[in-house]
Amino acid sequence: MPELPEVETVAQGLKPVISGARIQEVIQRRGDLRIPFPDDLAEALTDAKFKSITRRAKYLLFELSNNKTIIAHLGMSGTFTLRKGFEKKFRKHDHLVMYLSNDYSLLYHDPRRFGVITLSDTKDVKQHALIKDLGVEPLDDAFNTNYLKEVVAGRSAPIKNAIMDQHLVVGVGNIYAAEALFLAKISPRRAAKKLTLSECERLVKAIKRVLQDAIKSGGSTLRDYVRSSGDSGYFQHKFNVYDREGDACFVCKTPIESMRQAGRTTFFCMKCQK
DNA sequence: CGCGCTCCCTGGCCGC
DNA sequence: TGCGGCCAGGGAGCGC
Repeated sequence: MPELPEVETVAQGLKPVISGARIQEVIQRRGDLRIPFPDDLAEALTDAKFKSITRRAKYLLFELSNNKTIIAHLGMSGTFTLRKGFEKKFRKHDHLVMYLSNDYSLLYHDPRRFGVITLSDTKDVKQHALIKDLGVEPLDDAFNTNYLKEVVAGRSAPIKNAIMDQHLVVGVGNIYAAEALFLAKISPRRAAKKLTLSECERLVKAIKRVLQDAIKSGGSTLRDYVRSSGDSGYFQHKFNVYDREGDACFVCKTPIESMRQAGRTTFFCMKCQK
């Protein structure tokens, strides 16, 4: 479900409420997610305080006062929800519940269980198996025209696959990959290594723009995204191509097409994107 | 190493 | 209304 903007929005939404709060009680309901909860999860969290909440790629990092850090990933259907008071009525798929000293409950809910909640010593987070091989942050200056040109050099696979490869650049999922390629006027089919320098420049700018726009509007949302505050944040983003098969391109009126690439659906305008 | 396919799991939606 | 099939925003693992 969530790509970088949604994860960033969750981090920013949780931060003001949970920073400094102490975890009084942990209720673990089921821990068999993609990676099972650590055996000592409840023990490690209980009585710790939240020191900071940050994002790396699509991972949320909750730094705790006891030199541990929670590494969390929302997978496709995970959500963090805050409720006032100590929530006792749980929904199906509320897998982890934390009662906080400021009288809030923090719930992790994930129907498909593709998400991850795990622990690391804070000093080792950057070396953690889930973190260490991640590529550059797309909004950092390190993600620039020359970088993209270099990392796609040996790649004959389509450019769409390349920009979704988290080893090259992080945070770009299926929706924003399609949207960025549309803005850059580049066909998702193009072999990555065949992009010219100026096309790389357009694509870098487009990726930064679609991600920044989405963060600004609070993260785009589809069916099962819920904002961290708990109200079902439902401001549907207006996409240029994503999920618009058969609808007229906003630029040239040609019907948007879809195809399969590496097992994922790609939406594009065959006239605008070359 | 690069690449694409498959699978993990549940739920929503569509067509019958 | 019920049921089966298909699809979904991510990512690891496998074989080629």
